[in-house]
Amino acid sequence: MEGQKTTVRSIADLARMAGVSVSTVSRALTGKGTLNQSTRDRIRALADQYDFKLNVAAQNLRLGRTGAIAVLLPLGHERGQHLSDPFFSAMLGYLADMLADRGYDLLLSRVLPSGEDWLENFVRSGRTDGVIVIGQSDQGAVLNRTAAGYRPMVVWGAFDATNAYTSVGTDNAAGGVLAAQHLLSRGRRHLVWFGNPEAPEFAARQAGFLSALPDEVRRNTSIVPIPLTPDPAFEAASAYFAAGNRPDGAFAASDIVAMNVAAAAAEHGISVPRDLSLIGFDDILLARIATPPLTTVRQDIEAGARALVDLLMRRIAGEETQSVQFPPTLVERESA
Amino acid sequence: MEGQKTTVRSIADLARMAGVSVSTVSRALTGKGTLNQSTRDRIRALADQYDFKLNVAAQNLRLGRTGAIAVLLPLGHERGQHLSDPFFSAMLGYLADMLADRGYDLLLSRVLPSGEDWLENFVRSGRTDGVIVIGQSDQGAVLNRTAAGYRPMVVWGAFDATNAYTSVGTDNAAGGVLAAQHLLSRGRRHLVWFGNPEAPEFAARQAGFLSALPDEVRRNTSIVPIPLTPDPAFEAASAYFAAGNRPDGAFAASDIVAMNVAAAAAEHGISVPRDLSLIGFDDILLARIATPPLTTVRQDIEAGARALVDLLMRRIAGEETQSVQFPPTLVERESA
DNA sequence: CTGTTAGCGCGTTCAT
DNA sequence: ATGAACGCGCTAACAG
Repeated sequence: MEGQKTTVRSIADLARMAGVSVSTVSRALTGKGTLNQSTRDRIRALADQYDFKLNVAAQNLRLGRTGAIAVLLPLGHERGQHLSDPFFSAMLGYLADMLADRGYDLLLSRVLPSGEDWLENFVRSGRTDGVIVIGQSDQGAVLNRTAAGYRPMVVWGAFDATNAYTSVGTDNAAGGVLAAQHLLSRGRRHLVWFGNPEAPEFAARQAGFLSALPDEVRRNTSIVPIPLTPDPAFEAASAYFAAGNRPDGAFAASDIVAMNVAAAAAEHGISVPRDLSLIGFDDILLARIATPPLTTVRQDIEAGARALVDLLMRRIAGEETQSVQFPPTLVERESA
Repeated sequence: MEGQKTTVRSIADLARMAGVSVSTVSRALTGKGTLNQSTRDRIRALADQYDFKLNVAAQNLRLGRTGAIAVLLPLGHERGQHLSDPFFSAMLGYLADMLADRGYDLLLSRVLPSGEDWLENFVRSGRTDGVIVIGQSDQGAVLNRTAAGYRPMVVWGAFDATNAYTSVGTDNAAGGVLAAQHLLSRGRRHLVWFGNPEAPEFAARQAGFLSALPDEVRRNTSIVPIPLTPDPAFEAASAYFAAGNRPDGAFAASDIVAMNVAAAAAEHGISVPRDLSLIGFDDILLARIATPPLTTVRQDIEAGARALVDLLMRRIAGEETQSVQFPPTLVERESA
């Protein structure tokens, strides 16, 4: 029967019990400074025995940091939008793990960009030691302005040499080229691009796609705007087919857009891939179990997350950093 | 030209500039205590002008709280497992919003349950003011033990009167009954249940399903274990059909499982819903754009998230709370 | 209505 | 190798 009536609330308690000073306990538990090995062991054993953990809030206050990294999801308009895309949740999962490995908490914040300085307000509030912004949305100007005065920030999104901030992302244009080449190699000539070109990532995918098309094909290629929100997305795709359009090849801005297109096509008796070759973008987990399994341009989410965290840590440490871009790959399944 | 050379770092700075004491500034900014209205306005204006925000870490240290709520996702085995299910990301999105509304940060933590006291260790570390556990997984015993000594905890999962903790969840058994009735009404008699019965939520769905079947049908109903991880899930479903099994009605433990089943069926030339009526569970956003659109048992995720947060707040305030259970509804689409 | 003061729990000089 | 003392930024008595 271990008598554990005493509850240890602070290093002062522990110091009293161990018959040493608070600073000795601090040194023992943090591992900093020099200390007699046996003293250190003894104090650590005592801490274990009483299940004592250093108070992170006090530690952070003293060290002038917060111990947290914010992951910001700027939502164009509607709530739930981004997180509803499996791509973002996968990214979030990796970030959570990798930040935890570095000893940081992940603060999840979904922000409705309001006005021009929501980001500046956030970073100035000092609630976190750094910020990872997922997706530029239509907030390029805001990001550039904030980056001018705030170092510990990295952004997931399209590369642009003129950006003032460090970004990590897939070479979206190259992905568009892959999609175009594949559709052409399948003999498709009457093409269509589905997506929302207002997001820079999507715009680059579209530009790459168009650039790889022969002139006569490109002239015949239509651009169909698809909103990012679930219901309107399906309706937009459906309306396109309802209007009698019958392309034979389609490139969608994301796998989710592609699945909306596939569902709308099925509704109009159009068979994928027989009547319509369909290519997505992302290679989310679901792409493989979609019906039919989706041919798609793959982004390496894990590598992206790792780069985001690495670069952020280096910026926090005061280093300069370069934006990086990963090459996408084509994953051939059955939809195209 | 506003000269904003001065940078305000603490209420002491602001107090000096305003010619008042720190406590007056504190009262002005927190809104607590009594204060002359004009003094309050003047200080607030000054704070705005210099973009000053109270230091949350210091505030929390002083108040003996952390200002954060942890959302824990116990992962059976594999990393990425839970977050890969859109059901969980939807839940997470709602929780993030609702906790933010209450002034709490959301600390995301994916934990690999190790040993028997990972939860106790976490709550004792004092890193958060409360814990929301998403899914009981196989950790019922751990939850019960922790609940005995830790109040601010709520759990998303199956209701069980013998649990020591407060849970919020869907009436899974009732959902199973809905699925059974629908399959029977479609004239299906050769049934199968797909899922992982080790999770209590899934077990309840299965039990409800079986309970609503006439004896002669139930005798013919098989249970096919489907792992929670993506690739093995598809392989398990595929192996089932490869073995020559040809049921005419199926109830899947979740929409994601259902989509795996649909993909595996398609691979074996089985048409949904012609040859096989398929019902899922959850009604994730993707259910509507699956091919064919998924008939499914709907859980109200938003209501669930709201209840989790409400109950947690009340437990933090010291109130006693009752577990709640939401009735599911059947959403009829095309797969069954 | 406002100011003074004493900590919240910790890390870190500066002594010894 | 260890201890004493100070302060990170804030809130809450307690005075006045």
